[in-house]
Amino acid sequence: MGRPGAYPKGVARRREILDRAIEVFQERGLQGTSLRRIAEAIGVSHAALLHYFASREQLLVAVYEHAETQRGVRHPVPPETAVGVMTRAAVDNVEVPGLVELYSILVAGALEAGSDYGKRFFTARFERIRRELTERILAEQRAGTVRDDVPAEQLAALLVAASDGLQIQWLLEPSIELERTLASWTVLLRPQ
Amino acid sequence: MGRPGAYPKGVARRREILDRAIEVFQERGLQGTSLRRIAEAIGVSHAALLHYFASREQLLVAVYEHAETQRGVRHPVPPETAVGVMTRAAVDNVEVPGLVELYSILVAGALEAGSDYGKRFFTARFERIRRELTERILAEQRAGTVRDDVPAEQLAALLVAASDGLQIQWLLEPSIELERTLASWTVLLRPQ
DNA sequence: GTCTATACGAAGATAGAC
DNA sequence: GTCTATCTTCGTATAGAC
Repeated sequence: MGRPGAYPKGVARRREILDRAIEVFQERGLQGTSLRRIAEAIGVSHAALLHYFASREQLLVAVYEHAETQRGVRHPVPPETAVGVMTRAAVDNVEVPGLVELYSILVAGALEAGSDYGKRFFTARFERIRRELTERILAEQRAGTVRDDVPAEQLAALLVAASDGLQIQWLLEPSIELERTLASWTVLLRPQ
Repeated sequence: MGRPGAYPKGVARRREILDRAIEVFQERGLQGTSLRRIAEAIGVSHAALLHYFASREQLLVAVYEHAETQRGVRHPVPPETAVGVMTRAAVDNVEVPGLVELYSILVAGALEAGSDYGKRFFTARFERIRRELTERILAEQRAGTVRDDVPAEQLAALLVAASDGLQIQWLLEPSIELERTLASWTVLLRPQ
């Protein structure tokens, strides 16, 4: 099908675009990360980028994925409680400059009509994260360390939602104590 | 200071701009709501809009405020629990087409450097909502209907965050049952 | 105070040549 | 695979009429 990425040179180019895009993004912010600026940093025309990414949105999603993957490599997830996993991820997120902004913009864009790619990506991402968290919570409920009078699926959705929402609140008002507030979930989930 | 809105015509114009903007927004989505399209719907030049709103962002924030105020008029908030207030607001939100998209885009934009107006607006808004919710929770804690082993301020922040985050998840995956999931907070907040 | 006309610069996207 | 050239649209700014 001739999709870029299947051949060595295409793979390298694609990676270079992402690397440069991340640099531009961290130097000039999201609004300064236009196709033209990224292309300029590489030394090609902006139209060339669209050979590897169908749109700016897809490129930015790839940037987000790339940044997230790299972080996952640095901090492999040890066996931990659901609350611990979520809290750690949230704290890690807000420590990467611009990451929450990027995530928020992309998610918001995914809600809009016409954003097929972003919608698919984040729908799948939310589903995966909720599923993983649900598994952890189920195990903890069976072990008796988490209350079981609320379905694990609902707790998972609430944990993800609270984490996303609180990162935003924290960016606007750092006095809210992100980590401590999320850690309160441990108390809320204590068995009856 | 010559701020528009002090004279009858200006007040009416300002309101008309907001009304038309909402219409355009609901018909064509957020991306289709450019200054030029709104102006076209009214029959003025797009530069005229900037006489009443300093930027597109400020206009959209005003649109959001307007929509939110109108909804508040239709559904006055009766004395209710914190969880009830939050759940009702969330359900109301997702029922207005495009409202969560608009809110999400504006909040995400407020996180970006250079967004002074949006940053101020949403910082103040979050603070106000957290404060009102904290008051409600404190009263319920004193009444013994809500657990008091987690500070009311933290519970308020978590409720707001979970509500915001879950509205987004619901838009992407309506099977998660927004209302029922948020209602689970009642169980989580039950006194020990 | 209200508004039109106009211009600027930047953006995403596309077409077609090489 | 990459380019140049171009299209269209956008937000914003300014000058000036009424």
